[in-house]
Amino acid sequence: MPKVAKENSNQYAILGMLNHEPLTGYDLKKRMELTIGFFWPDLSYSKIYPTLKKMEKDKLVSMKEIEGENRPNRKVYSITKKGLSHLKRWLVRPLNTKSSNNLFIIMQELLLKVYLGNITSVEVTSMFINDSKSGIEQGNAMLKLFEKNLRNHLDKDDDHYYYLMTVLMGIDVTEAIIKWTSKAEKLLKELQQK
Amino acid sequence: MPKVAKENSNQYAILGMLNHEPLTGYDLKKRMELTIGFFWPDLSYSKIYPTLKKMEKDKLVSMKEIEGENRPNRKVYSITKKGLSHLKRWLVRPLNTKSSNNLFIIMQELLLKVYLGNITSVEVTSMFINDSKSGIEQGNAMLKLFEKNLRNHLDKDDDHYYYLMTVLMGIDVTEAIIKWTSKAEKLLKELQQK
DNA sequence: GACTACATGTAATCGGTTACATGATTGG
DNA sequence: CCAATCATGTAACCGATTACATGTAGTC
Repeated sequence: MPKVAKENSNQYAILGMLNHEPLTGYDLKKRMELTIGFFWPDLSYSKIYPTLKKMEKDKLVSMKEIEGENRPNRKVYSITKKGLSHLKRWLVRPLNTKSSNNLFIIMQELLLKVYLGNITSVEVTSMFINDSKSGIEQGNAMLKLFEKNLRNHLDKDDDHYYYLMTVLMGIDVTEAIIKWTSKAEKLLKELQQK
Repeated sequence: MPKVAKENSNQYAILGMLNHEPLTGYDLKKRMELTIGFFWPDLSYSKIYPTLKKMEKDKLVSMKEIEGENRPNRKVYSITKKGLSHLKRWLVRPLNTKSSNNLFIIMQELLLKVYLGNITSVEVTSMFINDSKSGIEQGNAMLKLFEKNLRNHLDKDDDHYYYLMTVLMGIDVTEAIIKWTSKAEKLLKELQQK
């Protein structure tokens, strides 16, 4: 299946990581798995190395080679000014929410933008969280309609038991996300008053 | 980004839909969006039509053409015996959980297998739910460790506020899923006693 | 008159996986 | 001694998007 809210979004994830600190392709992968791996799909080495090369060509990152004895040279990548402004432009762009109502894909993009929120501002992050909240609330309402219909026809077809299970998961997850938005808002206010 | 628990999983989603009723490519897309679209990424027409053609060549589906006046013929696809056994083999295969600890990708595959659970059995579905539950519980425990660490260092770096927000989302969502597993188990028991 | 829904598809391109290739160091 | 970790990469292939192509029927 399609994995991620497409369009080079992995490049933005990479730029976000490099904005925190310069890394080799190898370390980049490990770092991404550890920090955003629970919501962002892993990149393979065979994707990461060519991508970094391409990004270097596009001047989004710069590379410094460190000699290694008896092992391949470590190639340490840093974000460039151009790379940072490229990243910032993406970070403030509205979520790609109209193209699909897929919960998980929307969450992936939202969470990456939240993760990198300090690059933009409290205001921008807050706006994203609120926008997503209303989208998620709409999804929740629709799922509850499905639930009602399915419960009214449980006896007619065993399939409906299984459909209902997936719908219940959707309802529970959307409600968890709606509750989370309040927590996130609270943290943002705390940060603002620091 | 990568979207789905790969390896032709869209073929299984298609077979699952066609097992319920024969459909044209056009209707298949609509149906998938409506029923599994909230967790399963949408397929484009430019992917669906060639895929159906390939699946027909592989004898997983069969096609019947219905004449249309003043518009393209409707090509109605049905699942074949071979297609059904192909689907069943996949449905009982363990979740691809070791390759990554990505919450959303694991959920996609689990939900599709639950959605199509009536094709296998209550027992198989119950097993999948339980397996995922323990995986999700482990993820939840790890995220709680992250939370603790981040809260201890909130003052040191504003980034940590943003990281914490994503971790809190992970905790809330995993807990919602864990609670859901009990509801799902209850529904499965209800179905078993019918 | 403009837009949406119906209904099919192809070509070029981009995104991502799998398998392959190499070889040293560290920990059990 | 074996496995895992460090560290880079390429080639072939499969999966998916974007843009293009065509045309009718119904609704606002």
